[in-house]
Amino acid sequence: MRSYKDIHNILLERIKSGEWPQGGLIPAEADLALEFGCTRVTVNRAMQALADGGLLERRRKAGTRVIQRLTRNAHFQIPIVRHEIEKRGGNYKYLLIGREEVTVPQKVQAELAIGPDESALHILSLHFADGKPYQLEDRWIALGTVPLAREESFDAISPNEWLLQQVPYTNAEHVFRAAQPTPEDDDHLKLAPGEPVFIIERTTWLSDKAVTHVRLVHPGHSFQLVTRDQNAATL
Amino acid sequence: MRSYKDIHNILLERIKSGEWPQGGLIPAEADLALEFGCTRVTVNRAMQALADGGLLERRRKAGTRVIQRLTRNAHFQIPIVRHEIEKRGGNYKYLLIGREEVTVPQKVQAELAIGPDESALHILSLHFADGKPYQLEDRWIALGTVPLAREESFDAISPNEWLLQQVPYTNAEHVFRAAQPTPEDDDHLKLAPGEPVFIIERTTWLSDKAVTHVRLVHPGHSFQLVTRDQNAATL
DNA sequence: AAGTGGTCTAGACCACGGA
DNA sequence: CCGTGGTCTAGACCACTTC
Repeated sequence: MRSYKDIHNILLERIKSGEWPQGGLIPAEADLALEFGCTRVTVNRAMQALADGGLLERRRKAGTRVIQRLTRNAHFQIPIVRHEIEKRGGNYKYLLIGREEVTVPQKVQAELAIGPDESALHILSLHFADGKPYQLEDRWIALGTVPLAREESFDAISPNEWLLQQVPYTNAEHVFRAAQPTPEDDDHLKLAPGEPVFIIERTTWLSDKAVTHVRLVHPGHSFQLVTRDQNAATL
Repeated sequence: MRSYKDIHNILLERIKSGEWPQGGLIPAEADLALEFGCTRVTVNRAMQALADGGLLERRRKAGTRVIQRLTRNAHFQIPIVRHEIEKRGGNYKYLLIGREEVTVPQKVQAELAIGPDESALHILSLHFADGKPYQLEDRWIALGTVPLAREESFDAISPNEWLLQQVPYTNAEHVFRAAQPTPEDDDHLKLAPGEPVFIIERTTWLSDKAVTHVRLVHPGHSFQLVTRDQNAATL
């Protein structure tokens, strides 16, 4: 018997081989159900999976088309710094530089979407790999959303790791860029002359409320992000 | 009546609110079906969607748990350079610098996984936004996989755009990093003194055969990658 | 109006894997 | 063993959208 995974793979093969070209219309569910000798529901499952994977576009009455691909996708999983370093056998160290509850500067107000009179927790910390500075973490936590953060000293655990464990989030925004370091970056990261930094800026939200905004600064020579993407889920 | 999307959202809410904590076991399908007054199949659909979205982990007999989140996810859609520039109203220009069929240097052999005697198409080109260099594209195309590329001059269309239209791929690998420019980068991109570059390296594959390897170099001051990620599909 | 996908139900059997 | 998730079928009705 044909399972919906079998059908998924057969359809995937037809797309990859070009038998069904990009942008082309493919047979209706009912026809494929006949071809494969199963119910329409089973074909539907397979096609929905392909649609979720971004390979098909489906519209009632209009039918199902192979997506015309216009972008390349890159999916990163950014681990907790400690895990990343320990996983490759490195020696991890964490250092808290500063922690204070303050009203937020205008630039951060915009990121967190909080008022000028509200305060937030500002935490500056440094992550080391084998004794060398690996990441500077400059973080703001919205206390209105995460009051629990007031109770945490962040002496022993980094804000990044603490937040990931304690606070769920619904969406996030990332910005990646290359830049010349600020004097402060340089001071903390002990950069070589002329060495650029790789910056990740991230804001996370829980429903409509901002949770945190962070600027993660890495020395350029010792950092890169790598991803391996499947064009379609294997199932 | 409760649809599986309704159920999906209810379950999602219980996860977000912390009613079902990270790592915790949640009720079995049959129990939830009873609670919501629908079939087990409908609950199954909802839970599978959450599992696909990476929010639940399911094992037979062991039951379903809320995922203990250990990474942040960032999903990028990297558009065709021309589209990117035109979309924000910029003036796009493409310039082919060089195109030759050669045996590949050892470094690229490793990336493409092809033999030392096989040849590939090496194409160097430059993309401009409003008259200023925006991206240097240094590309190798495996002619064994894409013989059609021999017929294309790449005078008028960039290899990036041509490949995306012509050649399907099954998986890709990306590396993002910040670096000091090479003299050649500097020469083509007309960089300011000390300005870093943002480099994207990408290799794509069609099943087991490498399609292409490319090094995309951007001036640091005018480039950043931005993403907005939903923690879970909205459905 | 009619074609196409979206989804539900009831019942059934299977597959995995923990106790 | 047996509880839990995985999946199928047959039939049905609905929802959207193009013709």
